[in-house]
Amino acid sequence: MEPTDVIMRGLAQVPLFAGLPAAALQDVIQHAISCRTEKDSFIFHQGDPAEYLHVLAEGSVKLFQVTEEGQQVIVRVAGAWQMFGGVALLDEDTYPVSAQAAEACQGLHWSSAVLRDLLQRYPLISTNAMRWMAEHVRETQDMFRHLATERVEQRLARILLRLMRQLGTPREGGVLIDFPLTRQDLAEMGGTTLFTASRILSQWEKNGVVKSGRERVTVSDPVGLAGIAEDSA
Amino acid sequence: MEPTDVIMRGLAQVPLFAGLPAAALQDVIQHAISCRTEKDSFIFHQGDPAEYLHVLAEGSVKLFQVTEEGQQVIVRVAGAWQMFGGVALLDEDTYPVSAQAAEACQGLHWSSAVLRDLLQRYPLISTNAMRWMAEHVRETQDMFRHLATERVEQRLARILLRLMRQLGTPREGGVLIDFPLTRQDLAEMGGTTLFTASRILSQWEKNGVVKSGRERVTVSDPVGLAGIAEDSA
DNA sequence: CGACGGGTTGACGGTTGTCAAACCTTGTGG
DNA sequence: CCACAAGGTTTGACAACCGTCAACCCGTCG
Repeated sequence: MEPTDVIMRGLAQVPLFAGLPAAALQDVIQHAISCRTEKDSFIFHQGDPAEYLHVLAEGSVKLFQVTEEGQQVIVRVAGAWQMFGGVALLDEDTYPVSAQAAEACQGLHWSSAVLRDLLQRYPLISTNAMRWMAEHVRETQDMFRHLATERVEQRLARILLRLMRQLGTPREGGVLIDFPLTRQDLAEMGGTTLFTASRILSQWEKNGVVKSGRERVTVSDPVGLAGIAEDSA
Repeated sequence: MEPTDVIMRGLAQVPLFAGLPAAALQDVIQHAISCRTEKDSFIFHQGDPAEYLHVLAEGSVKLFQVTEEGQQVIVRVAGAWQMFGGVALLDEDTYPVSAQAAEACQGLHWSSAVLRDLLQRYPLISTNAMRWMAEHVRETQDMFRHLATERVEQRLARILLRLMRQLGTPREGGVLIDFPLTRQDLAEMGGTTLFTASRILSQWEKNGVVKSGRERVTVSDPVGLAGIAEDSA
């Protein structure tokens, strides 16, 4: 299988390019820039002019904001064939978050200028972009609602369930979240602290809901975890 | 001044129609449906098929989600010449929030079908829509970050400052937030309870930062309030 | 008048943040 | 191959923030 073929299959899964005919996808690929990023280095910083839209072929990325006091808040995680930096579709805008490679990454990106051209030639991309952004608003609002109304344990349960769906790979005895996920990361996604996150994971481990080690979490009992997420008691 | 004239001036302020030539605006107005809504009645419900995009000419609207337990979370408030229900720009989607008139409203709306036609004829609208959605994502992420990292008092301060900018009208001795705003509403915007919100407003009133009565809040000392919002201590 | 809706205040306790200390794993360099 | 450093993790003690509930006040409206 040609590498271009792999890329085609991948890009076809990207919401922005969904439904494009093969010829158009070829065209899109022609204009892509390929790039590799080492673990822990930054792809872009919050506030930088939004020059490129990114799609990952391999690896994973953390998207976060930083508060005035330097505290991080992880807004999202992107894995293979997921898109980020969508603001680059607009002119003269800046990234609202920072993007840091959580693992070594291989990806594609397109410059703002190229995107403008693609948008003109394939109006479907424009529709797809709106749909993607709308979906994004919805997700962020849901996160806000959960943060506003639920307790830490429920929020962490939801986060693990989401990561499981997004980045999970089946293993004997559960689903591994294949992503370097520290307690600190979980805290920064859930609006809590390292210590509270650690305590909750310990308790879940006792109850057989998850198995967790250094930077890795395996969900042993997804149903049980869903129960915790919904628990109103 | 013709009423159409007022509407033109209003619509020109709506981000979705920004930059359109007068003729195009006329066209947009031609396709609008005018509508009046009584206080407290619903314009649409969360989960309804997104048929119409709305713009207010008068009045104000609360946009909120409801949790499984029936708790409300206010995501946004819209006033004159602000837009909501933007999901109607997409096909076959549903509203992610409910919209309820906080005051008697006069507004315009456009059906999904009409919008699709306008999008085709005026590509600028499509660009504007993306920009609007991107802005929306950014705001929601900021709200999330604040909720995740700040304490109730700071969050409420920020909310009042935002409402002040958005719906404030100068008065002797401060800026009145001209919107029926109960303590419960503030709680639902800030991810806290009626009681905590009430306590904090009482304290602020003692310190001369705000003046508040039944369903109304006046910010007497915006700088002081901004100080509270930023306060890291 | 009485009901109702919004607002205030107090008492209490639980969830969760803060900090200190120690443990364990991993990787590195002598 | 061992020693050490660095970073992730755990646990305990403690306190603060804030949610819960009850009681009451006040103004409005039918």
